[in-house]
Amino acid sequence: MARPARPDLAAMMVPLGRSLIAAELPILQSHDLKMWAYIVLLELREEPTRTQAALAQAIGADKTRIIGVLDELAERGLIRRTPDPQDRRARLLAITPAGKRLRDAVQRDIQANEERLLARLAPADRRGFLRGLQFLAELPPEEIAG
Amino acid sequence: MARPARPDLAAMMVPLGRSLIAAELPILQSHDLKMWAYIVLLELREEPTRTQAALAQAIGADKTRIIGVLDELAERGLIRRTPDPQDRRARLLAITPAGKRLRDAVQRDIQANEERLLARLAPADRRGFLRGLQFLAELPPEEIAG
DNA sequence: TATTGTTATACTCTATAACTATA
DNA sequence: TATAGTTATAGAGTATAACAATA
Repeated sequence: MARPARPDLAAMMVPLGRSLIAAELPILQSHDLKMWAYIVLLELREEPTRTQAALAQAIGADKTRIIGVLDELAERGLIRRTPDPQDRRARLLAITPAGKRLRDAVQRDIQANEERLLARLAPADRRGFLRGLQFLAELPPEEIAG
Repeated sequence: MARPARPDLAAMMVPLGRSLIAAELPILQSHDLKMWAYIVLLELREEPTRTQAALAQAIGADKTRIIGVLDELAERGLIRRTPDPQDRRARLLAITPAGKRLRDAVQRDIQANEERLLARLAPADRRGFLRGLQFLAELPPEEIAG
């Protein structure tokens, strides 16, 4: 068989993803935020989440893994975690104004660095890259497995 | 701050990469190949590698991590691992014809599934996506960190 | 009895340190 | 003494199992 026209997608995507994470870490650190904490703040963007288990599932984490993260975020006043009066087993999770400000500041820095990279692509490639990536990233995993 | 126009690149790339790996696993399994073994076979595509440490570095692994992988590949006759006559501390690594056949068969299956996904993109997006991804994946990590 | 959140435990992956053999 | 490879050990991250509170 001749050499394939391109490497496997995962072979390109995984190391690149790792490098992008490495680029995020110093930014997160400068805001004293762990990666999982940032992911939680992003997920709480839209509306309050009803249970911790739902939040964990939404971000692809185990429910036991985010407990410490939520502890620290709540302690710093970046989220509110209140028992649901309707069902006092559950905790209502919501981001606070301070949490929003921090989240947005971090994301601005992260995307500023990413824009620096994307600027090196030809405009048509940049557009296609982002459109393709967004489309594929929104596919459910089982559709990717085939 | 308004909602950003797009998610962070890593936030799209990392889960997508995970899904793509999940899609590879059953294919690898059907050929009785571990992920690291496949990565090694891919890296030995071009020319023999002079040392195990160099191979490990090339694929982003620790040198202690690939020893068992090389053991099994050699035992199955998919690679040759011979002491360098010039420096008998080092091991010359090369893929065998059987290794090439297996590697190519696996890659065919993997890329066939990927083509199924890429086919869902508009032609211009598909082209831009692949060109952008290939360009960014070839950047050295320190250039991505900025 | 079932579910939410929590704590305690075990497992997997990976890196670090110590060892053998060659140089 | 320095290096390639190997083996043994330790660490980080993650998942599994058991538990307390509430329904």
